[in-house]
Amino acid sequence: MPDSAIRPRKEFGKTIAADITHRLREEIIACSLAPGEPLRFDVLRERFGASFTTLREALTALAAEGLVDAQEQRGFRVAPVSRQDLVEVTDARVLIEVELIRRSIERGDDDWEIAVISTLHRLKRIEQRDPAHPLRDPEWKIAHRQFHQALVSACGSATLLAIRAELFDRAERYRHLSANFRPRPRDKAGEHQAIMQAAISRNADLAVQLIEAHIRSTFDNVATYAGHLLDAE
Amino acid sequence: MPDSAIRPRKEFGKTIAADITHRLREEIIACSLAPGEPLRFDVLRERFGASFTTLREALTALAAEGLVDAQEQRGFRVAPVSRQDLVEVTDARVLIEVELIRRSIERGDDDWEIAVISTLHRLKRIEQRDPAHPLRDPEWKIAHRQFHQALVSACGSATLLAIRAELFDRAERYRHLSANFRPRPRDKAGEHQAIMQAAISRNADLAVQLIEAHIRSTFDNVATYAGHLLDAE
DNA sequence: AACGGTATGATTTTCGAAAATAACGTTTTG
DNA sequence: CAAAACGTTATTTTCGAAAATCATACCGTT
Repeated sequence: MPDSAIRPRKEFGKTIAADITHRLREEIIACSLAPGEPLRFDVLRERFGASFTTLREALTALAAEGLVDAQEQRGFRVAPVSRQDLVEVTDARVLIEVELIRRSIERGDDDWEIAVISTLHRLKRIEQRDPAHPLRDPEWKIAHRQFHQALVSACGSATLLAIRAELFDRAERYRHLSANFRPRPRDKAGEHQAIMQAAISRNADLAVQLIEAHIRSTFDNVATYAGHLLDAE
Repeated sequence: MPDSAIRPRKEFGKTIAADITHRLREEIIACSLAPGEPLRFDVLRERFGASFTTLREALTALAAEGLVDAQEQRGFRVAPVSRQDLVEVTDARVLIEVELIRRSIERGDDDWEIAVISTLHRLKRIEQRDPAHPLRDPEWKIAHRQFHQALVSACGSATLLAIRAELFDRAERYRHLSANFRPRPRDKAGEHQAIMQAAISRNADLAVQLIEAHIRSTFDNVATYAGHLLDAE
């Protein structure tokens, strides 16, 4: 089909605004738009090829997610980072993710087990291929996200899953922040494997303990290697 | 003399979009915009006196809060209600509010105690004045919200407070839904008093137990008196 | 009558101009 | 000289027209 040769400006069935929201979110999480950076319409218009109002809609949506900071009558900027915010995000993630893991282990069926195992498998494959800088690899990022998503997917609450997803995004931005300064990525492969095994064997207490350690070690990592960025602002 | 000469169209320093967002949120929570009702731009334009794009921005923000349902290319509608959604909201509220009460009791200082006591006092005053239909009284609603807000305000996490506030709004919509069918409002005054006393005396376990019962009794109430509305859609 | 395609009207979505507001540098005043 | 008042520029915010998309009714064919 030669349709794909003429690349459509946006995905079928989606609005431009939703598309821009998605692209902006990615760039903010990846820190290619730096924390605190002002988001001026002239610049965004150039970069994303959309009009004022469409951009405005996207920025408003991201403001509700906590990735953008809306200053009324004075425009938007990328949400700033801070030690306090990192503490809060870590803390909230532990509270919610721990609960969702418990529920998923309680309620997960065969499909859930298959999803957990297969997403981990894909993640490990990608890590074997290029173990150097996982966060630079978009495929690794997607696979990593999908593994953690799969773990909690059987919890039964779309509401809590949506909240969890927002917190995950905010945390991922901090991971990117520290990735540029970290000498070598810590060994997450072993942690992921252990979490998977605990989950599949329905050992809720162990899984919860491992997940909490996993999340908190991200905090330690960021605080160690990007601490200077957190207090500077 | 036209109103516009005296009353400004919007609060000072706020954008029209933010103002419309606020007004729309109120109407959705109060169910004066019914759950599931389509939100057509022509109608909204008439009702709120704003243009397409300004309304669009407001609706996008509310969609992120879970009060509006965005159907791409097919407009917006008030988020539908369902038994499942009510269960999830109740459940998530218990999880988060319980934790925040604990933290507030742990960390709350004199100002926190004063805020809890004074917001409860105002709430009781309003209830004495008109004990008939509290949910119909905007002042009661504000006072009620502020009391519950005060209880958790010392938790130390703006992130979790924002999540809590969204869940509170979504729950309040269900309260309004059942209020029209409930013969007499249950006695909340006693419950609030007991929660306050437990909090101020730093009895975390008791406060947590009372808050959970308080939240869950809202669920029971809605399920009893508005159950027919939840399954109809 | 059932089905598929097409024209028509209704509705949403996007755009760039225009209005409103803030930011900044300059002048004026105490 | 500091600080207020003004004017100018930069930027955001709002608007309504125009384009894109969806829903529906109509028509011809099988």
